[in-house]
Amino acid sequence: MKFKIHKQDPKSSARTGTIKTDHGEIKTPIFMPVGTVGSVKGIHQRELSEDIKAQIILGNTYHLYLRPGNEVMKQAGGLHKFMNWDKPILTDSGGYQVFSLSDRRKITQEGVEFSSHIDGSKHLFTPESVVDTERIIGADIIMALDECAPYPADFDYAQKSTELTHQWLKRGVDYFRKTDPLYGHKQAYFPIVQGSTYKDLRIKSAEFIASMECEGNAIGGLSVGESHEVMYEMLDIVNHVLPQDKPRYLMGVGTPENILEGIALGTDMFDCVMPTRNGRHGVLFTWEGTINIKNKKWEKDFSVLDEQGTSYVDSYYTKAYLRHLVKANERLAAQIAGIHNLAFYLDLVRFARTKIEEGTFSEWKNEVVKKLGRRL
RNA sequence: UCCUCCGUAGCUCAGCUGGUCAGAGCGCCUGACUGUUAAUCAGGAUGUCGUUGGUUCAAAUCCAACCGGAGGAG
Repeated sequence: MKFKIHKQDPKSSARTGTIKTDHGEIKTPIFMPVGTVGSVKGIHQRELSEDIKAQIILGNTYHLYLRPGNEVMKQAGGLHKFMNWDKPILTDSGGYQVFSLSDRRKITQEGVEFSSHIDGSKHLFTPESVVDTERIIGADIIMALDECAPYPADFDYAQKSTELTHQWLKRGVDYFRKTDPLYGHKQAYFPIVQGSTYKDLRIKSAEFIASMECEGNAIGGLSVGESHEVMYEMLDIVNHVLPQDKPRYLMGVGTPENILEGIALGTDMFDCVMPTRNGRHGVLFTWEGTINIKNKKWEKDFSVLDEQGTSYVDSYYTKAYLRHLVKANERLAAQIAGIHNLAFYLDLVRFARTKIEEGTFSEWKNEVVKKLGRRL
């Protein structure tokens, strides 16, 4: 993997760049659709590629390890072949599941013991075993096992948790460097900054993560309940410590506004379930603000879905029709809304790149953010 | 003509040994959702309990008549 910065915004930390992988280039800043179990929910790979123009998508190690499991994944020749997606893939390690499935796991120095949410069976994830599984899945970028601490976390807990994540990271990096990819393409290993909402911890963590000299770095443990102000503050602090010449990935974020602010603070990569999940639940993101298509006000609105939208669904379907589909609980609703929202997110970062290249990002961002937060 | 059963929220119904009995599910309206245990979750509105009388301190609940519906017997 290679990262090259093209242009730095004069008034913010925003920058454009290119990540080169063996499965093609990624233009940054980028948003990465989430495809947890080898599928971006409700979206065909063809739509993902042709309509949404996704450059890279996510998979999840915990979920793919449990199902279909490493045997199937290995025989399939890795996730790219299995799901027939030949562009880049990034896999999360299961660190988020340490947080979201906290009642089903036990953390030790060694790793995390999970009881499967599918059949209750017990499994041990260690920094090393996660690398093994991620080798088998074969993503271009693979994440280190971390603990995503809950919010709020008291200082003592946050400190111990961050230290544990660092110890795991050391082991994970060592193991990663001793092992080889399985399918002939290179893989990059990204460590993850933790530290909860404590500045000192965040700085120490970012310094430790930077010292590992990996090809890219991630910021985790944010957008777990803290205010946006705190999130931006932590992100700003961390991004000033993490190396300039490597991509920075803010995990799990966020709203369109979060992403633009994150870009302004020097972040290059984002992922979030929001466009797909909220889409399934009837929420559409647009340049003018957010639409809850279930609202009665759209019942007889036969205008197109989104006049400023660039995906084919935006002009192909009407608001009244999508409202009907959502209310009737039709699968097609999730597909249409998912395509629209993901295409919007990819448009959002594409515009951001253009504005950075033109040197007008900051002004543009401040104007756009005002509208993005509105409720239509 | 007679007999039986039924009439409670928009829908399907629970409550009917009289006193937190005005309820549920669905629908409707609204909100939440940030490295997906989530086509999920949460909240809200709505009723002259068929009608009219009666018994009682108190009736959706007991009695009578009537109206409407279903079934049965002739």
